[in-house]
Amino acid sequence: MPELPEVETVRRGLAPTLIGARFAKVEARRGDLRAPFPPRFAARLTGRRVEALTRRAKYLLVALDKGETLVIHLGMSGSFRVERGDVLVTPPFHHERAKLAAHDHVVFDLDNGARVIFNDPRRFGSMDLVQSEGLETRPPFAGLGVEPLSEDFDAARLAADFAGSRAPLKTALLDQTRIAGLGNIYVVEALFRARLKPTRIAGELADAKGKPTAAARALAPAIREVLKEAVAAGGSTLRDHRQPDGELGYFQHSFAVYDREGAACPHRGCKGTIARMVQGGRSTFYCATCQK
DNA sequence: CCGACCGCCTGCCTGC
DNA sequence: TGCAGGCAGGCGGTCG
Repeated sequence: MPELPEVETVRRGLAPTLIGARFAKVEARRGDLRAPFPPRFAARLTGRRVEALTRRAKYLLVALDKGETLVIHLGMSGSFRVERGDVLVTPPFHHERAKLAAHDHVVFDLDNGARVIFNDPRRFGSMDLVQSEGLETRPPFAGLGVEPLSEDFDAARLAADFAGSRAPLKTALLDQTRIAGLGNIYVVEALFRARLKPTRIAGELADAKGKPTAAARALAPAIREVLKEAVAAGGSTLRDHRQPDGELGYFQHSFAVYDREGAACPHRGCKGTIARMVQGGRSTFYCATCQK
């Protein structure tokens, strides 16, 4: 499920199948997801070869020959699975295959014999086919914030980006124009690790001169660590399932506070209990005792 | 400009 | 057992 680590996991899982392959046949089983597919979507993809598969924020970028890029967003419930010949490669948690297939919206048949299927029950995902050139200067990429796992991201950058903001930290961290790729879960987890209250004012990460405060110096590495560990966990799950019954787009990961209302705070020595509150309509989990 | 809120969809879990 | 209601990892548009 798709925040940065999950999208990265999907990217790594699909790369060996997709890169270098050609779309022999593409079938869009409906005209839209969250937004309509572009005109002649399937026809324009047919015959194209995949040159690269990258990620920006929560978007997958499938670079094709002839200068176009397939831009994919998984939304809330989008996932991919791969089938090869007679062997079904199906996530183990999907027991009812017929039910699952009801939401198979786009099917890519590759010239290497693999079939890549995009499934998205809620249809909050999106697919677009755009010119590769200048991609980053156009929506939705123009204005996206820093990649938190890149070298450009550190406490100084975080402080500079948040300076002057009156928004709560939780809200600011979800803003993709500031930091790209965080979603509700990893924001909540990173704030817990940094022992920062989600309601703290984002601007407090910078001092009067715009330099990082202690809070910024705690939060920046916490964000990176949470994401790195999640990517590593996704990767290991994929390794376990490299063979025919592999899975893509899902991995098991345990969270310290997300969805753990009422549990004991896992911070050593803290006697607190995990609480839940709503910020901007979304659940925030935190320890009121040790997050300040 | 900024931040809060709403809608988009379906599935699943809870409580009555 | 059925059903209503609440909730879910996303984003973009509108409104104040």
